[in-house]
This record gives sequence, C-alpha cells and structure tokens, in this order.
Amino acid sequence: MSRVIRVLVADDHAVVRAGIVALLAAEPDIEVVGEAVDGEQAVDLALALLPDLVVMDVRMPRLTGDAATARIRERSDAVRVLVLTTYESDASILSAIEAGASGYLLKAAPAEELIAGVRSVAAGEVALSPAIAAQLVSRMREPAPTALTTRETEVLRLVAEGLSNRAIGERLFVGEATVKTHLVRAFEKLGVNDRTRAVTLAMERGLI
Amino acid sequence: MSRVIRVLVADDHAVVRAGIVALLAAEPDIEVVGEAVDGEQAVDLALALLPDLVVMDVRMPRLTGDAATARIRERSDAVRVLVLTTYESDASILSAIEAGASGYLLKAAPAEELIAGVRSVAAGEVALSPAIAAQLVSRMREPAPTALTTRETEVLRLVAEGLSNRAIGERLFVGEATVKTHLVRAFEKLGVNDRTRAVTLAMERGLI
DNA sequence: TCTCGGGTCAACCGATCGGTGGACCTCCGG
DNA sequence: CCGGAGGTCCACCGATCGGTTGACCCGAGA
Repeated sequence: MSRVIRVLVADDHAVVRAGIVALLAAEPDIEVVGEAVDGEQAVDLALALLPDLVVMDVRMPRLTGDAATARIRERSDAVRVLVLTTYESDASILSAIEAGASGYLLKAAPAEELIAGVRSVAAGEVALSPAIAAQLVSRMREPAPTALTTRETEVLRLVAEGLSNRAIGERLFVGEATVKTHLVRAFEKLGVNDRTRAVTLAMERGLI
Repeated sequence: MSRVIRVLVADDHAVVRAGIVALLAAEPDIEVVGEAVDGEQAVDLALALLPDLVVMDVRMPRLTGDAATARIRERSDAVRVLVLTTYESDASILSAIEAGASGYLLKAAPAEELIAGVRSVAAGEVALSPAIAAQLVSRMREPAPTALTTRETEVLRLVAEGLSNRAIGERLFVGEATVKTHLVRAFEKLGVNDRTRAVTLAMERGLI
C-alpha cells in the first residue's frame, strides 16, 4: 500500500540541499519532489506539493525552520516535518517540537540515520538523534526553567551588544530599575551571577 | 592536456560530503577520488591519493581544516586546498590562507560558485567568495589590528566564562591589575568599551 | 646596542553593576 | 473571583568595572 515517500527538502545551503537529495534519491522508496531555499518557499511548496514530509533546516533566511514548521502544520497536518540542525545545543529543539515537528536530527548524523529518520517520520513515528534524545531527557529531569520571558530575552540581547543598563532602559522605554529586575531574573534562570556569562550561556543555548 | 580534476572531499558531516560529491561528480571534468571524515584522515588521504585539490571543511574533529591544510601543504605543494566554511565572519579565513589554502568559499555559495572555484584552484588560481573577498579587503583597509595577543585572548576567554577580574588573575597567577591592562588593550583593539560586548564580538570573529 | 612589543604591576576615582526587599499593574486561567 | 505570571518601578548598598597614568622586565629584531 505505501508507495514511494515524497519528500520536500528545505535548506538555504546549496551544498546541503544537494547532499540530502543525493542521499535520499539513492533510495528506491524515497522521491525528492521539490527543494526550497528559505522558510517561506518551504511553506509555499509544502502546501502546493503536499509531500509526505519536509526535511527542514532550522536556520534559514526569511523564515526560520521553526516558524515554517508551525505554518505548515497549521494548514496541513498530513505533511510531517523532519528538522535538521547543526548544533545539538540548539534551543530550537523544544520549539521545533512544539511547532509540530515529528523528528529532529543532527546534520552530523550518518546517512543511514537520516534515511531511517525519513522512513520513520513518513510512517508516523518520531525520529530523534541519540544526542538530541538524551538532551530532551535531561531537560525533563532537571527542572531547567531555561525559558526566558520575552522581556528578559530582549534585555539580554541588548546586553550582548554591550549596552549599559541605563542605555537598555532608554532603548526599551523603561526605567533602569526595570532592566535590572529582568537581568536578575535571567541570572537566576540561567544559574549565573554576571551579565557576561549570562550572555555567553544564552548564546550557547540559542536563547538569543 | 589538462585531464580530469581529481578531488578529495573532507567534511565531518555526511550530508555535506554527499552534497559536495553530488555537485562535483555531475561535472565531466571533475572526479571525486576520496572522502575524509576528519582532519587527520584528510591529511592521510591527501598524501596517499595526491589529488589535484582537497575541498576541506574548516571545523572538523581531531584536526581543524587549518591545521590539516598546513600539514598537507608542508608535505606536498602539488596538492592545493580549497577551504569551505559556514560563517563568513570566521577568523580562520586569514589563518587558512596563511596555512596555504588556495581558496575560501562559503557553504552558502551556489553550486556554480563551488564548481567554478574547484576549476580555478585546480588551474592554479585563487578562489574566494565575494563576501570573503570583501572582508579581506576591508581588513586590509582598516588597520584592524584585530589580532589579540595570547594573554588577551586567554583573559577574554575567562571573561566569557563569567569570571571577575580578580578571579581571572588568580586563575592565571597574575595580579588583578594585569588582567585589567590586558582587557583595556583588548577593548581598544576590538573598538568596544565593555567586557560583554568584547566577548560577543570576539566570538563573532572566532577569536575565542 | 637600542628600541619596541608583550607581559607584569600599582594607585586612584567615578560609573556601573549585582543584591535585596518591596510595590503596583494587567492579563489569563482555574 | 482570586491567584499567579509577566512587566514595571523605587531606594539603598557594597562590589566590581573601566579609565588613567606611570612603571619595570625581558626577548626579538633593527
């Protein structure tokens, strides 16, 4: 009954697109029906071609993989999404899954893992790289309220640009005291006690 | 006279390797004679296969693209190296060229650019992505002494970990005053005036 | 030989940061 | 209807940072 798996590949790097296509096209039961070079095109093509699944890069111009995933899933839950990322520390893992992705693999994964992932997701299962699965589990274990609020993230982003608390307040049209409050809260959540480490940690986790 | 161009592909990501191979193999005058998954293997295979050129990723396990390039060029200057990178802000651009690379392209480059780059390098020319060429030129223009000293880099790295000046001094067995001196110099070189921005900028440029 | 760059250290001062404790408002969901 | 979360704000204090000036040592290269 299950015929060929129709796949849409979305990645802004020509080299990576070619790689995914080459690996998948070598499989008799997989057919690449389209390629998108950014998030918006991924959404458009996904809705036009209605593939069985979209292999989607996280970081793309115009629309991130997360956002594109959410839009696709909103409009057509028959199209599944398999997200590819370069970094396992990426904070987008959670948001991608929340957005409705059915799988999350590392680009460093061997070819067999990618192909197996495509088949799994097409079959309605979930596909996760071992490293990513481990990370999810550990996040469950620790309370890890690594979720910064909108304001905390904004403030931290400006801290990363080297602005002083007062300057940040002016930029956001709030008092310096407010900025300090947000920072203290962010410090607590990140488990640090100075702005610089807060920024580097947030960067590592892809929070800013 | 010029026969087929023999290429060795070195990248730790299976997907990227497959992509490069797929793009190059489609060209009649290019032949991929081998693939390496890390820097050491790249060196070994380059010396064993003596390809016309190596397409080398910058970030690889066991041995970086820079180091691998240097080793290959040391032992055989007939083998040219074309370096591929994801980020144009990578500080390794200069070090790769110093190491003897004949080209430096972005992974985001279109397929034609990669293929043209391979032909250029094989012909003994230099291949640079426009964005990278522009960056090189601008670095020439501005005095841009973006070169931090060993000590300044060490200090900045510890700042990124959230250590105070005094703590850094203890870690490096020097006085707090010394740490401040190094930081002030680093600030000047980076054109910033606070530690956090210094760290984020240094990270962007791949200095730490 | 002398200069220069890198590394080390000191003292001082104003500005900023981090910590604490409290306060008020609004929106959302139980 | 009330509680909690997110956002805003205030005041006070000690610690730290950033800026400045000046100094010494050493090794490499002119």
